[in-house]
Amino acid sequence: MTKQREIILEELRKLKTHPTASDLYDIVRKRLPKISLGTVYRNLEILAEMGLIKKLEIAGKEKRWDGDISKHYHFRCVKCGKVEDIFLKDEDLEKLDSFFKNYINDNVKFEEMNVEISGLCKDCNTINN
Amino acid sequence: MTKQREIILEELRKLKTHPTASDLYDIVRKRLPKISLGTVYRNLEILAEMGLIKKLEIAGKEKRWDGDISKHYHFRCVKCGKVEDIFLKDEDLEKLDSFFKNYINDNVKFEEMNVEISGLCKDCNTINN
DNA sequence: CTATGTGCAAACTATTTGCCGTCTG
DNA sequence: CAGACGGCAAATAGTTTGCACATAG
Repeated sequence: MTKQREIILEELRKLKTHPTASDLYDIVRKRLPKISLGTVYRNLEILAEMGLIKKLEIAGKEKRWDGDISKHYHFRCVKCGKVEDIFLKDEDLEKLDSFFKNYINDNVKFEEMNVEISGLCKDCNTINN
Repeated sequence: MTKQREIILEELRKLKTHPTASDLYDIVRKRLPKISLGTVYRNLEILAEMGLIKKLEIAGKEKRWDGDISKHYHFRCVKCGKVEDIFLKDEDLEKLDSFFKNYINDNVKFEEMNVEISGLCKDCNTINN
C-alpha cells in the first residue's frame, strides 16, 4: 500500500460523486503534485480488485468509481452525466431481485444485479424547459 | 435517405444482437464495400435522432445500437459484453415504474427509465466454473 | 442546382502499456 | 535486495471531424 494508492482511496471515499479517473487525478494531484494519470488508472483497478472500491458498470464513455461498496443503485443523467445514488430499503431490494429473477433465470445465470436508471436530472430538466 | 443510410437501417433491424458501430460496419460492407466507418457512425446518430433506431445507454466502452424501438430492457454480460433483451409483461412494466418512482421523484425528474441488469451470461458462467 | 451526405484521413478522448528508475517490505 | 510500483511518454481503441468531391431531391 503505497502513499499514492492510499491517497487515491482516501480521496475517493470522501466523495459522494462518482468520479472518473481524471476527476480523481485532479483531486489527488493537489496532495501529490507529481502523480501521473497512469498511476491513478492502475491503482483504481487494483483497489477494485481488492474489493475496497467499486468500478461502476455504468453507461457513458468514461468509467466511474465509487468509494461506497455497500449495495446501492444509480441514477445517471443522460445529459450531464452526473451519477446519483439510489439506496433501496432492504425489503425493496429483495422485491426487485425476485422480480427480475422471473425474467432472467431461463436465459442467464447471474452473480450480481446492477440496475441503472437513466433520465434527466433535476438541473438538466429545468434548463430544458 | 441515402443508399448507405437505408442499408444500415435495414441490416440493424435484421439483428437481434445489439451491435457496435464497427460490428455493423463489417456487415454493411458486404453490401457496400466502399462505405466508410465514419459514415456508419454518422448515420447511426442520425437514425437515432429520427427515432428509427435506439442508441443504447449501456455500460461498456463501445456504444451499442438497437433496431427494435419497442419498450424493453437489457441484460449485459460483464465478461463478454453480450447484450440480451428482457421484455417485461405490461403489468410488470407498470409495477417497476412505480417501484422506482418512489425513490426517484424527490431527487430527479425523469423522462425515461432504462434498467440495465448486468452479470454473467450462461456461457461465461459455465466457462467460469 | 444546392443542400446534404460520403470517403478518406487526420484529430481527439479515454485508457493502457513498456520502459526504466525508485521505493517498500 | 527482489519484486512491486511509479512517472513518463508512446501506443491503442473507439469515435469524431474537416475537407473536397458526389448525390438526392
